[in-house]
Amino acid sequence: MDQEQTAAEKAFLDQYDVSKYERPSVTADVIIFTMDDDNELNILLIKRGNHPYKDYWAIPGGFLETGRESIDEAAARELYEETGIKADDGIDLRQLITVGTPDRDPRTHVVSVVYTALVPKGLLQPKAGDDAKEAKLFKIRKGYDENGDLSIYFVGDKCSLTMKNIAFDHEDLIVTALKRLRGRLNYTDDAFSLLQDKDRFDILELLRIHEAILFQKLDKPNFRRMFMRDYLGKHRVKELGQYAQEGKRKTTLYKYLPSNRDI
Amino acid sequence: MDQEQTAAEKAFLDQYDVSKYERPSVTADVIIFTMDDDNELNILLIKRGNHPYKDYWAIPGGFLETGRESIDEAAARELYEETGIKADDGIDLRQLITVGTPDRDPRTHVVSVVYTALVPKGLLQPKAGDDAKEAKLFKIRKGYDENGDLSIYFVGDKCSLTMKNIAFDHEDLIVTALKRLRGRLNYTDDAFSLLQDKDRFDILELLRIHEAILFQKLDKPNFRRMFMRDYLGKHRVKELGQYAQEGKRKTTLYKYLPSNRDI
DNA sequence: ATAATAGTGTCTATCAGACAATATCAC
DNA sequence: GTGATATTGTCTGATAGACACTATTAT
Repeated sequence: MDQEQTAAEKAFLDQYDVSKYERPSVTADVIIFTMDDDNELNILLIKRGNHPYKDYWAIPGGFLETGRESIDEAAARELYEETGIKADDGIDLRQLITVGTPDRDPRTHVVSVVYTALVPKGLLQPKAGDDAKEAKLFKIRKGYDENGDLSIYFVGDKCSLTMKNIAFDHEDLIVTALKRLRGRLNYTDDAFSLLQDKDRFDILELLRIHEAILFQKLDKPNFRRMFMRDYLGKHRVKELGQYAQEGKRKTTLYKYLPSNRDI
Repeated sequence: MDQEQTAAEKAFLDQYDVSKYERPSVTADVIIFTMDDDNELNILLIKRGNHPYKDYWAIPGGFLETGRESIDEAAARELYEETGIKADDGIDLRQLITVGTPDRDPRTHVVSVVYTALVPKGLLQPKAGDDAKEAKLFKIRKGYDENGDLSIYFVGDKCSLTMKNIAFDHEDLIVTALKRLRGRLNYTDDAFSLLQDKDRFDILELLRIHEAILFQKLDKPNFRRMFMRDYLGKHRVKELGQYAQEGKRKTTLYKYLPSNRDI
């Protein structure tokens, strides 16, 4: 793979004209999911202050700083700028899809690399009213559209959004992200990334996350057995012993053990 | 979402300076897999005629024609240019990953959107010696590197490649593609895309494809039962009756029924 | 006849889901 | 005690994998 630079190659590179091809703009966009106190799945959206799609809601995103950062770093920077959360310590930031039809942004040809971020419950306090833009958490709810087809909508503190309020093609991207999250649930550790504290949680909290992602109730005894078999039995989590959380009866708490399986 | 263009928005767009941000180059690269007559998994590689990485082998790829095509269309065009195969009729062309570290190409910052293409057995006749470049099919074999770790290598008609002969970061991309292919095997119809004729195949041919992807032998009776349960039982394939293929004893042939499940 | 391959049968261990029953603790 | 929640138990049908066995046909 590594190669020394020959004289011929050096000459070639020196005469190479980087402006030969017209280039598209490239952005990193981040779909940020988290859990709220009602144990519902939430998404962070930004109200656009400028055209195009002024006053529509969009997922956070920004242009790649060409030559200075990778596309993954751009996504991490975008997450940090919008939420103050550093993408290192255990935040799950993962590529979802790249979209690039010429007309998806009226300004110019924009190629967007879209990421999904799973932020632990309680960590996200979106700083509202950043002058030009407004960031807000919305509950994701399942519903039915005018055709009776399954769809989703967003419920915020004082307002409720339908897909008609969403900028660009971000509607499709969010739906894709939700499907992928649901599909990955059974063979990844995604759900753990949404726990308030990965080092101290009980089975019920993990079950609430699964329910929120699947939009359906699950059977507690069966979920417990799955947990024992797939996680405790395979040493993916460690038992911490029984503890009582304030106002609740005591429960067995667990600690998540990160593993370097690749999926 | 659609929106009518207001006067204010029009004014904004007119004064918008598209050259405000420096832009990276964007390429669509395609990892092309197919099956050969030995029922082994093959990959199409191109010998580079120019710097950088002159004389190294690479996956086919090319620059996005900004403003004129989507990134998916660029990938389809690239597949067509290298192989003469149109991406419509049943060729499985799917996004794998997008990479964009600033220094992965010495010329300039290149963001590559990488696709995986599954080409039916027998369709691929790479047109060798296109002056500047040479295209060739390589068998993908499993092996062990100098550290004893699991790795892969490529066996061509007259030459054999190790990962040391591969340009850019294409080594990692190919490994990622193989892992994904393996992971998807049980819950997608990927294997059908590699059949010589999706409308006329027997169970053994499908089994050979699974074996090639997994790099391991499978039990025929168990595979048959899986096929009956998961495909025939769920009407994903249709039974055509028993036929004898030349020199072989007669077998039940099946036809694949495309479905629009999304994964 | 023989060898190869198509196809059937069987056994076991595991697993998902439904649901009953018991245990523990806050109030 | 009462009610809510944690935990254990039981049953059924589906599933994966190992492997023995029979049926058919090219040679």
